Amino acid sequence: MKKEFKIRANEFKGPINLSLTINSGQTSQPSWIKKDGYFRELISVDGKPCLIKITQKGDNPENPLEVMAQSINDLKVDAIKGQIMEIFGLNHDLDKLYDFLRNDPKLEPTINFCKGLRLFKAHDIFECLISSISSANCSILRWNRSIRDIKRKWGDEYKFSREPFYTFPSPQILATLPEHDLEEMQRCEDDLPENFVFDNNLQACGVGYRAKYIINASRMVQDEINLEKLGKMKYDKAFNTILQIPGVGPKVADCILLYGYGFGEAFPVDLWIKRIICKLYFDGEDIPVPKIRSFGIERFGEYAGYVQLYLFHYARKSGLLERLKP
DNA sequence: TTCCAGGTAGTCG
DNA sequence: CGACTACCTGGA
Repeated sequence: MKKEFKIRANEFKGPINLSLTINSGQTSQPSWIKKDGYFRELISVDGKPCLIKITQKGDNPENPLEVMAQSINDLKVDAIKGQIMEIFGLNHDLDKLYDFLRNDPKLEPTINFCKGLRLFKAHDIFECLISSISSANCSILRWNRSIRDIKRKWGDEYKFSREPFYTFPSPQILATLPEHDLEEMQRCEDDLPENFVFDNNLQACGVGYRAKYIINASRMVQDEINLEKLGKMKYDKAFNTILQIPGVGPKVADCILLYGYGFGEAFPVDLWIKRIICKLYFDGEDIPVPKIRSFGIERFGEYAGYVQLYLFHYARKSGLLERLKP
């Protein structure tokens, strides 16, 4: 099945800048690969794998999104479109957000730097959980590579043209993986060649000490925490529930709630957001991270997630981030 | 070579 | 509670 369609400006509220949204380094999903002018990713529509190619021509954030979809199943255009609206935050009313930002002199300048930047939602909640855990890592490049490796080694392969795409493996699969080389070796009873390379384990994907977290988190998702139910909880309850998962602290929890479930009131505070908030709102005073989080949640309310996204991108582009380096 | 970043979990008082 | 450090990996 192949479908092509457009999503026009009258179908979303306010501007969208597709490449900015995809490339703004929002955590919880490796960025979509651009090839032949189209961003590509294998997503799931009604539980069925579907390859999406999406582009926005020109640099006007009112321009329509052009979509090509391919699947071995017969999927309805409406279902695919609905999923894309969800992933790219097209249901968010950005004009209303900008009214909110204009009311705060510290936030007003972010608008021009971020026109059309939207929250980019994860397309798979379990993948979001695991990649958020591995994103507690110093380099986006590194955890991106880890997630890619995990998908290639243990996900299901789908080929629509020459290059293959992979789903993210299930909790059942990840829960039983060997943590590192040694464990993989110990599980092998057969005689292996002298120079056999043990790379069928989690640590071989470069996740470091997070391998243990990933395995235990997968076990927990299998038999203790229902990821579906989390999205239906109130934000506070969901936050406290998800904190019980190994490898999930306050920052990672907020990333999952924001990017995985779309809780706009989540305010993930990493080192950089902390520095930015201290500089803008506390005259450079060193405020502990938990205080920054409650400050953000109280002050920015339902827009906290967007404020975090806009502040970070603004700081990066305006040179503020560079000046905040210790 | 050694050092360091990044958030979480663990330990200590 | 707050302050501290170990954890891994790869880049400086």
